[in-house]
Amino acid sequence: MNQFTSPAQPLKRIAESTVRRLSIYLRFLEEFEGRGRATVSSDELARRGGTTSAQVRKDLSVFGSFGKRGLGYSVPELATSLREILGLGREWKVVIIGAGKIGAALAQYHGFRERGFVIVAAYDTNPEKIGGTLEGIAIRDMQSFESDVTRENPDIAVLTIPMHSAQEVLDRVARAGIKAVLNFAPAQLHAPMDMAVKTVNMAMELEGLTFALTNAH
Amino acid sequence: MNQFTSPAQPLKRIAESTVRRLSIYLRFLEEFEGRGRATVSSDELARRGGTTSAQVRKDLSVFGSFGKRGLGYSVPELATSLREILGLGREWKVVIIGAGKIGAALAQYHGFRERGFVIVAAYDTNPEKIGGTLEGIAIRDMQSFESDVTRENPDIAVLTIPMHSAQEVLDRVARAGIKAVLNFAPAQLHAPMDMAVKTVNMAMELEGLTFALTNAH
DNA sequence: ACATGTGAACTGCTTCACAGCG
DNA sequence: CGCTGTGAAGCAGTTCACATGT
Repeated sequence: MNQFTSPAQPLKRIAESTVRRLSIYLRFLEEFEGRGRATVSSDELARRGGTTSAQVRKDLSVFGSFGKRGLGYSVPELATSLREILGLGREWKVVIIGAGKIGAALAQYHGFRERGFVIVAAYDTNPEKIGGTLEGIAIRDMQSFESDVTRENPDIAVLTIPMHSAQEVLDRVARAGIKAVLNFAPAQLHAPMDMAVKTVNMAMELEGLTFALTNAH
Repeated sequence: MNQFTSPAQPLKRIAESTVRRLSIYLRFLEEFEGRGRATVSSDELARRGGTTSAQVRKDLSVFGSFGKRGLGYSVPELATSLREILGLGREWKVVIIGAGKIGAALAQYHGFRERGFVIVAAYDTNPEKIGGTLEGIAIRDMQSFESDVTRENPDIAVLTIPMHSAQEVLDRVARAGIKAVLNFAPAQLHAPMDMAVKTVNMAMELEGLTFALTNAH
């Protein structure tokens, strides 16, 4: 069995924790690739990723058999397989909604383009911002959002807007047919089931820290 | 039993997912507080937070009994209890390490000060940035980090630095005695067990989205 | 009657342990 | 012999269901 025998689409639902670890493994594999390293064992990947070798093997086994017994995994082959599994084999069009400071920080983030994410436009409702640029990306009027989406078919919307308008904008994004959202507004959003929404909530992360500080002994 | 009978410190280890949900409940309670609402049921909190009423009650039960049977929870009392549990009853001193775009976005984020987080300083190694300000906060030389920490005793360090230096800086933060870190570098960090580290990794979140887009049918 | 608090049942992720194969 | 791949066991978090208190 090799990497080409992995099922066309996974049969079971994959745990979010599994996908997160695949991302981590891929990052290490790319580091190893850069150094010309040929093979790697599940144990090495585990130690770098803060998990166990059994976990690494279980994670990969969901998608196929990628290793050689007694040897480990081919670094370039496993990296290629993981990129394919994670959907990184193609370009993804991204729109940023909200041309504030966080939007600007994201727009200039190099890791984006390196991984095939192309920011096609930014949107705002503030007339003073519309027509300007955000780190070289045109800021468009939110009013033209629906017609732009119909024409350009972006894959992912990044929401860097205030909390109070987040649900309303998410509904617009959903109606426009975009199926994936990365949300930076500190709001609990309700989306249709066929949509993928990831929320990055700094307030919540900070409260995780203060809880830990408060309850440590 | 009321909120004052909660154990001085939780006996079992609390699941991270529980703490995250407490944050969510608190956000809704504050919304209700603003509207002068007196009581709320576990079922209402559950629907807003995308969970179940049993989950809400289990989450709270770890810390004590806060509700009245047949009535629900007092909004202000439960909010106060949750703030206390999450460690939001006091001021926390924060330092930002890395005076780039993400650092700037965080420095101007209002949600910080509103919740008792005070940014006392920013640090960088770039001579052109040192001595300047980041959204009104002084940018200091990273060389003075250790002596500053000894003098000012900040509680939390926010890392907005490139991936390659992240582990090295985390080690310095750990040695300086800071026990909580919010990390924005896309790196898997290894920290001492008595430290709380939360990593916000955008690349990983995006890959979660492209995985979902790729494996949807 | 209504909604909480909680042991018991369940579900699903993780760890174990070893057979299988290079 | 070494390391993968994987059923089985273990464990943790969620859901159920109902006794309990107002």
